[in-house]
Amino acid sequence: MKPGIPKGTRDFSPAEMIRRNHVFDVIKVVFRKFGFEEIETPSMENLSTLEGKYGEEGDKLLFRILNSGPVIDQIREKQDSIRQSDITEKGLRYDLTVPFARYVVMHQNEITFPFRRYQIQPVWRADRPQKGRYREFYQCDADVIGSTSLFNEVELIRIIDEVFRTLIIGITIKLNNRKILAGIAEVIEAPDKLIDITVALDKLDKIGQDKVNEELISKGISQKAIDKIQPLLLLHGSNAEKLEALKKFLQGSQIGMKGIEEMELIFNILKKIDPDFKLPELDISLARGLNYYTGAIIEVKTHDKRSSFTSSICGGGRYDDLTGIFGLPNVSGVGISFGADRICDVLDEVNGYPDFSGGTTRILFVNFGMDEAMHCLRIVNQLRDDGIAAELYPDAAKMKKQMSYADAKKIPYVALIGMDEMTRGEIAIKNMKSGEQSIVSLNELLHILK
RNA sequence: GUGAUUGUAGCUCAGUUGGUUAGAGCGCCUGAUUGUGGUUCAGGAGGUCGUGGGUUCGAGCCCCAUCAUUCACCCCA
Repeated sequence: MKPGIPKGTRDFSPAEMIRRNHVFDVIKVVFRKFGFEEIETPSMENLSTLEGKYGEEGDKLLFRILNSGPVIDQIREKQDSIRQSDITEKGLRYDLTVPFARYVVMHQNEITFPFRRYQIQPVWRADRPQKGRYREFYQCDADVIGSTSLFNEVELIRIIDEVFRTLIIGITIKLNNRKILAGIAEVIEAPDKLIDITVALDKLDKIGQDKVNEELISKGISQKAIDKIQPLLLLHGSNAEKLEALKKFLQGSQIGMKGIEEMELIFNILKKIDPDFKLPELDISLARGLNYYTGAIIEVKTHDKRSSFTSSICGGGRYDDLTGIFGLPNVSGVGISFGADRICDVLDEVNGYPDFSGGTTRILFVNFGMDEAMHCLRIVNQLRDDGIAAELYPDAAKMKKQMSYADAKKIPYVALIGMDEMTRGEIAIKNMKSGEQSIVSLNELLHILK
C-alpha cells in the first residue's frame, strides 16, 4: 500500500526538529523565568468537557474519537436507536485552555493559587488546512488562574515581548477588552448581538467599513444601531485618542467604562515599569471568536515585511468563569497561547533561525573491522562519559562511504584508528572543515572536542 | 461546509495543435582513488505520467468521475 499521513498533519525530520526545538526552548525559558510551572493533560478529553466551549463553529471542528467495542457492528443493525454517546464520547483537545480549566477544578485542593502554569502540547482541529493552518499543531500556553489583578495581563504582555525579541521577530501586539465590546452592544441597544457585532468588527481591516455594515444588516441589527456604531468604525489615531473617543461613546455603559478603565491601567503599568516599552495597540476590531473571554483580549501579528503571514501567531485573553462550567465558580484566569507552528513558518520565511549547521554528533569513528571497532568503542564510551556526542560507524564499509556519511551528517571530526594507530595507542583525527589531519592522544582529543 | 488550483523520477520542474522509445537539474549508486568526505571526470539505476473510465487509428496532453495537494472564504494558533 501507498504510505501517507492524514490531511493537515506533518512529519518533522531532524533538520526541522532542530528549528522547532529552538522555538520551543525560547518560549519555555521565558515562561520559566516568569515563574510558570509546567503541566501536561491528555490528548483526548471527554466530549462533555470540550463541547459548547468554542462556539458553534468550534464544535464542528472537534475531532471525535470513535468508541472502541462492538458499537460499529451494532450501528449496522439498528441505526434508529443510536445515540451520539454510543458512538463517540471522547474528542481530541481543541486547545489547552479548556483542558486546563478542567484540570484546575479536578486538582483544586492540591493547587496553590494564584497558579501560574505553562503547557506545551499539540492540539487538533478538523479544519480544512491552508497556509499556516494545520489539523495538528502545537500551542504553548501560559495562564495565571485565581487572580483578577491586571498585573497578570501586564506580565503576559511582557512575556510576549520577550519571546519575540529573543526570536528576533518584529511584532505588533493588539489589545482589546470584551467589556468594551459589551458596552458597545449595550449603547446601541443590541446586547444579544454581541457575538455578531464582534465578529463583524473583526473583519474591519480585511473587508472595510461598507462590507462590515452589510454584514451587520444581514445579522438582523437595526439600521438605527448601525448608524450609531459608525463613529467606532472610523476610530483612529493613538491609543489615547481612541480611548477618549470611546469614553464619549460608552458614557452610558457601566461595563463599557470598566473595560476602558482596565485598558488604561494596563497601559499605565506597562509605561511605568519601562518607559521605552512599545505599548500594545488598542484595536476594537479585535474580537477573538472564543466565547469564554470576558476581559482583555490579546492578539499578536508579525509586521516583518518579508513575511506573508497575516494570521495571528499568538493570542489570548481573560476568562472570568471558565472553571464555573466544571463546578468551581468565581475563579478568574488570564492566559496567552503561542502558535509554535506559525512562528516556525514565519522564521522560515524571514530566514530568522540561528545557524544550526553543526551536526549533533561531534566525532565519528571510522570502522576498519572487528578488532579496530572494539578498540574505538572503548574510546567512544570515554568521550560519551565526558558528555561528548560520539559514534562509531556500524559497518566496516568502504572509507569513502564512511567519510560521506560524516559529511552528510555535518560531523566536524572523524577519527581514524587502524591497526597502526591501535598498536601505537594513537588517534588520527581529521578536521572535516579544514581537511587537516593530525595524530593525537586521548587526552588531547578530549581537549579538542570540549 | 463553499469556491478555485495543481498532480510527470527520491526532490524541483520541462514536455509544442494529441503523433515513434517521456526529458532536465539536483540527489542516489558505481568507478577514476583497496586508508580519506566536500571539488572534478566517466558511467549507471530509477516513471503503472495520482487512480478509474471515456473520446481517438493514436492520450502525459482532450472529456467525465474519483482521490490527493495547495490556496481563498467561514473560522482560527
